[in-house]
Amino acid sequence: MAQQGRRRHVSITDVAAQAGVSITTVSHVLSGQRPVSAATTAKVRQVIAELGYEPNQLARGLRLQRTNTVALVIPDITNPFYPLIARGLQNVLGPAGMQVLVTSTDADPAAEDAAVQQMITRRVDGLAFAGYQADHRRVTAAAEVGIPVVLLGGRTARPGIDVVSADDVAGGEIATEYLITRAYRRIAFITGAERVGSPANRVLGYRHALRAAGMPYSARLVVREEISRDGGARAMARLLSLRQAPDAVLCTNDVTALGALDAAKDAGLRVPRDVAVMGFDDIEIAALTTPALTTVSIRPLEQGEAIGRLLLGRLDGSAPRAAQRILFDPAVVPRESA
Amino acid sequence: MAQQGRRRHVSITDVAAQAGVSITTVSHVLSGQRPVSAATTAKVRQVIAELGYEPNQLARGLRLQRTNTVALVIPDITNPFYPLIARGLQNVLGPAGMQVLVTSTDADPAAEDAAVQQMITRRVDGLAFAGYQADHRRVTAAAEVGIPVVLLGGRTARPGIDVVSADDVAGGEIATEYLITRAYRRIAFITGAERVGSPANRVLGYRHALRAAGMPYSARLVVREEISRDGGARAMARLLSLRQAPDAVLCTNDVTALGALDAAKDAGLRVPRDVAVMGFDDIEIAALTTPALTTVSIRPLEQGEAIGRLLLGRLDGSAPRAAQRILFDPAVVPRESA
DNA sequence: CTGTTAGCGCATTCAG
DNA sequence: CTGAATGCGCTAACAG
Repeated sequence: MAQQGRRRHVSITDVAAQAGVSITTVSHVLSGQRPVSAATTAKVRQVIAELGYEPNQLARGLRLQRTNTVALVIPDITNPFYPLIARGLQNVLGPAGMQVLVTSTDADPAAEDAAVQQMITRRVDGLAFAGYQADHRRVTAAAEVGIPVVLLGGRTARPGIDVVSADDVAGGEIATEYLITRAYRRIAFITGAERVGSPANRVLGYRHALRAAGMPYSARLVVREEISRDGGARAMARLLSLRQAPDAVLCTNDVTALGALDAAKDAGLRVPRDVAVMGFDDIEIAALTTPALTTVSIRPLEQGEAIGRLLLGRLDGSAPRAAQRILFDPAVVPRESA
Repeated sequence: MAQQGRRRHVSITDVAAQAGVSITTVSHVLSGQRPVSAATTAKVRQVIAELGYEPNQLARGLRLQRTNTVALVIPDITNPFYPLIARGLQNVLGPAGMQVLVTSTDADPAAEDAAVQQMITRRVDGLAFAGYQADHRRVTAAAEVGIPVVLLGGRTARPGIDVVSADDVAGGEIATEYLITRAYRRIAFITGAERVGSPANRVLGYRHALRAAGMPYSARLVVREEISRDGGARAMARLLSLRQAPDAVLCTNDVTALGALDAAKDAGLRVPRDVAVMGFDDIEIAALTTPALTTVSIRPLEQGEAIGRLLLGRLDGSAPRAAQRILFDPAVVPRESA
């Protein structure tokens, strides 16, 4: 009955006793931090194998003040954008012996707060945080206590905190310009409730582009909703019921755009003939919808890798003092929906 | 410069000193394990707030022999099936104060091995493992050392190890029966390389259904490939080049089916008129392809939650001694591709 | 080349 | 109602 095997974890003391040496010696054959004779090394290794000894990282962490763990706090692991971030992170952290602790917060401020606190409590070596709220006291607290933090998404830089993001303002601009070029004249934007972060910056780019094109900006064409497929559908429904409905709708991300597509379909409208829909992120699913979703690519896997590199740089001290801000150039991916 | 703020984490000792009490007392106001006078309680709480004290979970874990962490070892977080598992897990574990450590292994045996070892080393309280290989020595090792393990996917039960899975044999059967009902007569199967686990069981169900229908089974119609979109495309290409090509293709999962769809398109074939394609898992994307993918639903979110409940049950000792095996009934989701 | 010891931060037994 | 002391498992001075 393996499950009952309370056969206690074997400790370094057990190994030392069995091998007839001190725990120091065992520690050193493991770490190579100081020379150990071939004979003892062999003996110790043999005992380790026999006993199936696995060093306790908790103890090691307590002693070394380092957990080899990085936290990834995101809105929703179920949004295909984030698994790519997670994968990119692991791709660079894994080879360095680090692991990733993931938490989904549904962008709920209280949940974000709790998650970050949990992570501090666990003494993670680094924190990657993607949130949509303006004020991150807990995140600041993490940074202040010496945990390297990198913010994911285009919020304004904070002193001493690195940021990895798509260039959201530019993204909003090129997306809008693309639509303008395609002769759309009444362009709406579906975004999140918060006035900061990636969604807000994308809206900013959208406004820039409108202004540059000499087109009017109308606040009622910017609808703020929960960032999810359902939220996108609700927002779209609202836009379609406007007396002056838009002829094109830009969505803060692809998941939201999916919902917009749902709503257009429900309303019996054809995309893009009746309304154009455009997303953001270029998740895999975007290429497979009907019509295929025109969107903006922001290379999430590479963003995840960049986060990992930033964190490693902070940890080994090889990074410059100043906060870094890595922006990924967005690119329109023209498909069928706009 | 927050990032530089090496302002050491404050410890229970700091709090005790500042509050003019012993660490024992601080510990007890936090745990409520024994009565503390209202006055001291207030004082201690105040100091905790002032100093921003966060108990160190590493130390607590070392002392308590419990980390409140569960490992999730999966092939690929980028496959939309697994984020749902992860989410389900977190849904039940989160309220219990536990966190999830995720690792993608690409189904590589060496990586799986390393991941599980890492997890043992970190003294996770539980391990959820989804792998495609037959032999999991390291997983067995984890169970033997007292870590509750639950296997995800339909491999044969092991003594004392819980399993959560879709009923893969049944799934293979109903999928095949569905195709037979729709008058397909030459049904192929694209699966993974390993001869165990979910993919193998699905093939088993497929064979059962063929036999029950009095239809011949042909080994050359079962192609083993890497389980990925590209792998699915390669396998499909191979099947289509057969002198006697199949009129329907069952894929071990939706991601693979996506690849099969790609290959059919490349070959200029129409689905389902020229070849039918059917997947497994019912990931979100399946409803959005053109043609929409007919597939088998296996409720991943609920599977993740079941895993969480199983693990919690083992941890609080409320679970029965015997290994449990929770099977989720699969259901065909008819759409357009078959 | 090897061993003794202190201490990382905390929960808990034992003793007031 | 409160404290002192021990040990969880490990690394790194310090001392041969």
